[in-house]
Amino acid sequence: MVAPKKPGPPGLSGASELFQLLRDGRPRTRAELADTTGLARSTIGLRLDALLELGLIRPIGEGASSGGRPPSQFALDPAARVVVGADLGATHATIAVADLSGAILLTHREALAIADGPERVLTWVVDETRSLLVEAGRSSADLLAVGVGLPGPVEHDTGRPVNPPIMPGWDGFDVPGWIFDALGVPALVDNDVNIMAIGEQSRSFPEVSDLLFVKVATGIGSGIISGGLLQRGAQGSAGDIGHVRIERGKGVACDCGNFGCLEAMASGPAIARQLRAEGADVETMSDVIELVRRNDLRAIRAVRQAGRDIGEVLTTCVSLVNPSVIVLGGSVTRAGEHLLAGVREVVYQSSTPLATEHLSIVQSRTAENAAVIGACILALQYALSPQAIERMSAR
Amino acid sequence: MVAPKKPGPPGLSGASELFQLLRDGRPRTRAELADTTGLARSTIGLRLDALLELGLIRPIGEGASSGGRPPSQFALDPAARVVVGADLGATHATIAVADLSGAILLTHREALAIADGPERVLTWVVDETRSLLVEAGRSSADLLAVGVGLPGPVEHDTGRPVNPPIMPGWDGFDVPGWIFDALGVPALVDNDVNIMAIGEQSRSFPEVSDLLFVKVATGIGSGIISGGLLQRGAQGSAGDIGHVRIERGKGVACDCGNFGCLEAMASGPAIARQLRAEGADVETMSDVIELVRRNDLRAIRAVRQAGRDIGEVLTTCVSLVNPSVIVLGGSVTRAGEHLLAGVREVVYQSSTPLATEHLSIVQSRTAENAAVIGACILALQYALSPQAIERMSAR
DNA sequence: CGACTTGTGTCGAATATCAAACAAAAGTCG
DNA sequence: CGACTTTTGTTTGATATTCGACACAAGTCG
Repeated sequence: MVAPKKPGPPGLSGASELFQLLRDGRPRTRAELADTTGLARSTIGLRLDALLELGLIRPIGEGASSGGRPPSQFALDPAARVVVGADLGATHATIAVADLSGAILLTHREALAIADGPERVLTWVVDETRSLLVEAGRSSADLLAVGVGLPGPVEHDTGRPVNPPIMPGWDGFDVPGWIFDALGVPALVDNDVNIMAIGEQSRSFPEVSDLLFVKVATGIGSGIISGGLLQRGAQGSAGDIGHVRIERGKGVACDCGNFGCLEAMASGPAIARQLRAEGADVETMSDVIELVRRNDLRAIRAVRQAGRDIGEVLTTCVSLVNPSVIVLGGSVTRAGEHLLAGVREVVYQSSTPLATEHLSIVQSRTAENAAVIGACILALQYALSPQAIERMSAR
Repeated sequence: MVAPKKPGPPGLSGASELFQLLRDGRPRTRAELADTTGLARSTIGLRLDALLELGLIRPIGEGASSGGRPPSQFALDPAARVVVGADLGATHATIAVADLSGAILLTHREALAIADGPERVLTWVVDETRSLLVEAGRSSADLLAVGVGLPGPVEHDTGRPVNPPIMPGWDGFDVPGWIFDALGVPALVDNDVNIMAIGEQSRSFPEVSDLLFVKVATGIGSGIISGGLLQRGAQGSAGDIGHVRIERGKGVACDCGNFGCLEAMASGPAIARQLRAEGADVETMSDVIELVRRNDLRAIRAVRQAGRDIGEVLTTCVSLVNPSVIVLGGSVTRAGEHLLAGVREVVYQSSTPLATEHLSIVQSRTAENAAVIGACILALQYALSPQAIERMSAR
């Protein structure tokens, strides 16, 4: 069906719908836009004027002529506004300014303990936001929204942490409210693994709509993107695979109070502990990675076994959510391909052919940046939504 | 925010948006509708006229007067049109006519082998549809859409089965195309477990947006509703938990060619097989259920163990999708509470507190009807979608 | 029983979109 | 080098839709 002559209904609210088409940054001519939207060329002209007025789009030279007058093209102006994304980890925090295309303009990373409590940590976020904006030569009026990733469960709708184990003082804290009071822009808050999933998907797999991101670091968690949407679950704790029991874990105690959790066997600290028990001189995961780099067989074996353990859980995940890509990220993945090899070994062997036929399991390509990128994308998703654009143009 | 004076943008295309509000069947007054949509009362009047014209809604007496003229109320007219839902199992088929509220008007169940191939089975569907319509006193013009559930993986977007193991001749068959040619209405096709999940959610848990439906019968599968949406995954095989390995299954061969699958240990045939091996005189799952009803300890123990096995897998599922309800259905659940008890035992013990705090695990209340109901709901979801209403009113 | 309150239908005004006509730009061809 | 072609960009009147206000209807309350 090519639009059956669209008779009666006038059309859509404002310029927001047109803008959604241009969000991808690809330049388009007016004719193209009229064609895809079904609107009259004249209407397109008016809408484009409104968007140009707002500064959200800009003319991009001319297109190729096909025998007549060459068309002028328009595209999202990435530099029109900015968003800020903050990844607040247990001991370190990263903050970044991104343009409307999601490209990171500036980053800043610093030691900062989440346990210092929301006021101090968020004050740092606000201060850094202000100074990054100055550094980027932007006024605070250019800031559209802030995305925040926290190392614990978050109720995304309200932006409040829910019983976070390692974030004393944060339980139920109104993060968006606090940030709005300080910066005057909305804040979107989510679990750190979820924003990494968003970051990885937007940066490395924009065409993939079913992706599972697994973070293996001090803890183990995952973010699920299914049908193009991040899945959060009833309490926002979807993807929490760290405390699933695995076979090999029998009898091993986990910090959570249970026994045999994946996290107690395959997380960074767990791998280090196991190697220590075997007599290796390792303190942290960094030491383990160092050993692996030096081709220490014992360390390689331990990492690979951790991969198998994770694979055991991922096998069920693959059957359940049927993703087309699994991305492994987190500090432990810096130990080279060994973790990945362990995961693949188990997943490809155990899962059903239908689910694994088109499944690829890869290492995170964005590495440490996945989280901040995801935080920025989260902010952008909100700030460039039809409703938000509508509000901007209604002003 | 209570709608900040909606200044410029005119509004929406047609009456379809108003209709979405009325889909729930609750009667509403014009004032209520104007209030929730933000449209002018006069506009509401016009829209209602259009919907009344189409026959989709009807006036429902008067509301309570609050001191002045009593308002007239309008609600969805469930009897305006009908949909048909068909649940095609391995050996039996059920078909039903439902009104727009999703209430089943007529049902018909018959022995029918899916292995007879698509032409014969779908011919039966079409013939039964026609005769049920006659029996219900409806013309075929009243039929809006058909929903179909099939016992195997289906690519929902195209309605074609994908490598179904027990459906010879169906691979890649264009089910919606065939039905459209015969009946002139669109058909929506999905996996049987998925439609059971939809049916259960719509009938028993309309307020729950994160629900996991687990069918335990000849096979074991699940349907995931997350964020109110059915999750289908990259290839449409999401929820396929039958071939996840469980601990107890070590060494037990499964039909799928692998070892230790959940289905090989906890499905109906598997339970019967295990009891036979212990010397019990059981042939089918029905025999097992009979034994359980007579309080045979061995049978009860077997069923409960199956519950534990399923629970082992569901523990991971709970961590992954964080549902607020798990519903158990399928023939094996007719063995009373024992299966449920086994599932609960394991899930509540192993999962993280955050995920289980608000989790209830219950037995299917719609029993055998979940599937046909789901098929009807699937058809309704399509037939009452804004686009479909738009098309109806554009005619 | 009358004043008041609340809901319903109609009408003109404002707005927005459409379609088509019109003007402009740039390349092609003789 | 100029006329033609092709496509783009803009303007204009027609159409449709929504809004707000007003008049009327149908109850309640004193």
